[in-house]
Amino acid sequence: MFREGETAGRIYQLVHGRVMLYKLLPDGRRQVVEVIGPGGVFGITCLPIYDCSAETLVAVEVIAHERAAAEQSVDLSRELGAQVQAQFCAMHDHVVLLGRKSALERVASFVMHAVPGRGVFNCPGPPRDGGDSIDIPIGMTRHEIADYLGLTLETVSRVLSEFRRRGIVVTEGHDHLRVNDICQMCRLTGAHETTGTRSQGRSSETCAALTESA
Amino acid sequence: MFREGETAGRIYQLVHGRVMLYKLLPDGRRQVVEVIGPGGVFGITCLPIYDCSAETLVAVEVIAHERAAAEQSVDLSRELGAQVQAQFCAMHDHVVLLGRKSALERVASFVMHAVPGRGVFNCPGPPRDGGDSIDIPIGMTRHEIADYLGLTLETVSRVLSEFRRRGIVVTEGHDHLRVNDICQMCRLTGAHETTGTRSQGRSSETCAALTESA
DNA sequence: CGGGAATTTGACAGTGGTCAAGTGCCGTGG
DNA sequence: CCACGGCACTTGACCACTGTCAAATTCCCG
Repeated sequence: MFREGETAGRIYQLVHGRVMLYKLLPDGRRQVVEVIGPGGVFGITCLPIYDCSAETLVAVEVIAHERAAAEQSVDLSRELGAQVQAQFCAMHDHVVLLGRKSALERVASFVMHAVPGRGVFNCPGPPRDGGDSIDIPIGMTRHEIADYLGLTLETVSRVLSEFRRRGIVVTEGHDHLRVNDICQMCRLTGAHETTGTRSQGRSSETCAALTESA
Repeated sequence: MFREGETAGRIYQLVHGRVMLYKLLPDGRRQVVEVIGPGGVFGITCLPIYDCSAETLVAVEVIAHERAAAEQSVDLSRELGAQVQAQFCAMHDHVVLLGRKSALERVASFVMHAVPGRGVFNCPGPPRDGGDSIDIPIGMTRHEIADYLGLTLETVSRVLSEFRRRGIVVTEGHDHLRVNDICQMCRLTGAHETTGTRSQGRSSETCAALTESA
């Protein structure tokens, strides 16, 4: 949709679909800095140029606001502001993932975030009534996932295979997962106590819950 | 100043000093998600509770805004909004650092960001007139730096020793660095072409320049 | 001039990256 | 409807970088 360095004329708000924001290092290394879902805002920058590139992951519907207008309108800036707060928190979580989590924890976190009624990390108890498995359309290639999680595509593939081996997930084609044991997956994210103490309560991955629900 | 999980009643704006925002995983791993300088805003969250803890690095002076008030006032939300944009970009840069840079590049980036007239990564030519060395007060322990850069304190220490060995920096006590070859340091950040092609121009670490200057 | 904490340094191990084959999925064309 | 080709993915072997654990050493402060 736009590239890092282009004149930043517009701010976009996503209605449908998913968009990925990424930055490149001069030697070609790529880091996906955000994956935007419905409601999300992108094109935000403090300079006259975009600080990262935006690419669609699927067909999308967006609302484009002229940057100047967005900063004028009170209503608009209020709405965008609320959204930005959510993304701010989501990014904090992602920084923790990149800085401190193992490959296994990163992929587990990624899968948990893709769960439809997802992100609500104060685990709403055991799975949802019964042990239903949950179907997840991934919608990103291994390469994109790797660049999002700060890994290589080989490592992502290996971890998914490990989940498969443990019976936590089942693959259905390359971009569909079926999660059999959501609780186990949740535990592997590293974001929750696994030791005896029960109902400890507070989760650090707080805001993720609101990122796409707003 | 406040802890992750506490009721988020206020938004703070820093006047003097430096504040560090961090999150903890249940097993004790810590990740510093932002280091806020003068002008910076913190306490932003999309939930009724803070999503991370805030701790001062030095004595600070802050302006505290009631959260409700900040969202009402047009002027205030406009000012904070501008600041948030800058921090948004800075965080994008930091995500790239955490996801894709080597230990050496991370520490080099950290040092460059600490340079007074810093962050301006479109290298304003060679050093500043002559080869003056630049003095940098670090103001963080190795442990804090490590938790910011997603490394261990030993690795940070080793990299700084390596810089010393190469003659790029000189240590003056534990929290003062003298950078002799700022250009070399800049090159080691990984954010710039090192191959022949001259004045390529565009840097990806764009917004860092404005983070603290605003 | 001590005492304790922060830092440095060393030895070693493990996670994840790199390189190189395989294998499977899917769309195209026969 | 089936064969083919290409790309995405998986798997394996190996290795480098960074983490871990354990001393030394330095610095800072009383």
